[in-house]
Amino acid sequence: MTTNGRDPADCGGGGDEAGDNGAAAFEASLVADGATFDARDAALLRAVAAAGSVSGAAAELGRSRARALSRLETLEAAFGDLVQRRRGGADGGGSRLTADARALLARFDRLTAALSGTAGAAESVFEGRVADREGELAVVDADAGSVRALAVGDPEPAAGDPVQVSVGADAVTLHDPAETPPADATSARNRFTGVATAVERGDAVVRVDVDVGAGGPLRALVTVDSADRLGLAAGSDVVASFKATATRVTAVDAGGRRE
Amino acid sequence: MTTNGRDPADCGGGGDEAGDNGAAAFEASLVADGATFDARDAALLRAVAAAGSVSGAAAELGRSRARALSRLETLEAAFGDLVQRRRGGADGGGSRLTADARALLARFDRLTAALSGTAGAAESVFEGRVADREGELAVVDADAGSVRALAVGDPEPAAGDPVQVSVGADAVTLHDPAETPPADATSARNRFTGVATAVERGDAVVRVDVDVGAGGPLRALVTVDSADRLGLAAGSDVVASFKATATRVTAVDAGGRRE
DNA sequence: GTTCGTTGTGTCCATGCCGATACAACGACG
DNA sequence: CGTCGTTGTATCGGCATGGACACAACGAAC
Repeated sequence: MTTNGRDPADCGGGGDEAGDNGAAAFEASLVADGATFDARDAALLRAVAAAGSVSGAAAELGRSRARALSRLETLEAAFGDLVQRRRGGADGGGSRLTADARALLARFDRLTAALSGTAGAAESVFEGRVADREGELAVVDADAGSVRALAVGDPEPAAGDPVQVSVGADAVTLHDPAETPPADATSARNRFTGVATAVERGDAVVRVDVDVGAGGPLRALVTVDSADRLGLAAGSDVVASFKATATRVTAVDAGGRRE
Repeated sequence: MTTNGRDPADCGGGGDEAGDNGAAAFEASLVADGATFDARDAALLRAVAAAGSVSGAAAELGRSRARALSRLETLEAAFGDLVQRRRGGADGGGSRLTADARALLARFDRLTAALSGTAGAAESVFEGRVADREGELAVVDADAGSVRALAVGDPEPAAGDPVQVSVGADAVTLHDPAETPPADATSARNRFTGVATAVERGDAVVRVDVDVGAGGPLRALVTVDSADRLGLAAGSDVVASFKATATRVTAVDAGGRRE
């Protein structure tokens, strides 16, 4: 699935870098026992459900019935029975989805929706160096201050390494500065005081850029209702917070070997 | 990239449904002008940076040098100059990455890390019906109460439709019940009072299941530090919250046509 | 028993992608 | 000028994937 860097509910554009380096996209899949269930398979299952037969589904999709049946067999070897098939014509034959198939489709839809949200979310990028490592957690010294972030994956940055910390706008929570809870009372450990510089209202969501003293703005996505309750406008003082678990650290050394 | 439903920093397993329906996976890519930059392209650029030449990079990767050069030309037509090449041998020839290439790689790495986090995060699924729509926002009546969630994508559920609301554990914030901020003071609008039923400590993160009165637990991922500050243990009363913008709504009618 | 339209199985063919190979040109170095 | 190892360009062959087609078997409905 391709997004244009703009989830319908999100603000424009992917990365922060100068120049146009394309829209974020992904292909979602579920993998089991060497078989990969992808969007094409999901379309086949949906068509089977709608048409009531593999034959009708293949025709609807412009696909080979023989290949469709073969593909179903491969998927069923890995994921269990997906399509209950009965031979016979007129009203005697046909196919219907099993409960497992519906569950698989629902899970695939949720995965796709979640990945679409992630790919389409405006990201904020903190650049800095790793000051400390605690297991998967890294403390990164950035221009805006210290950022606690998850450093998982390969290669794992070590202390001193230059890194980028990325957080999606949908993971950033905004607070009224006068009523921000004490640090002990919540698990959202990264918090920055700043000024809202851009407040862009959509149908149901508001895109906010918060100047937190770093090179680029920290971007947040909040509902219209939340923005109203916070009295958000350009120039408003706000406190922006996000959980360390909602961030990701990546090394910036392009030459590093990734296996 | 395939995950086993278990981000190194996250708790076990993907969906909530019974039965094993595989690990969430994805292929990340960046798309511009009809060209798609994917993991294989990223590997090529990294190898070029490491080897200092397209020739050496192709050999290192077991790939055709002719194809590699052709692929670079295709990518450069869409993304701009990526590799500065100079003919000549011994010390006269070779290739190096441009600044645009490094920026592209960094963005691809952040996208991959973010998608990996999403794919690997333990999800909580609320099942219910759409009570109200406000643009991209849906209010869903679920067992645990009313949930405000983003309903983007196709098809968009309408009022009355049965849906699932999915939220990743990395987006769920836990609060001390005694010090939870008033609803007006924060943009995290979904909040549920519950009891921590499972607290599983990892190196740097803690996986918490919170019983909020729905069928399944609401899962949260917090840092060890945050868990300590909250005094988290099985049996603790907590307040769990997440932003509407961090959720996604999907229709559950498997037969629905998706175009 | 016949009809209808399905499933099940097997085979053939086309297409796209990628690795391999070859030749020419280049340019720093000795 | 020769060497070395790179880039640039062109072509060939193999492999995997997927559509097409054919035939047999099936089973509800009439």
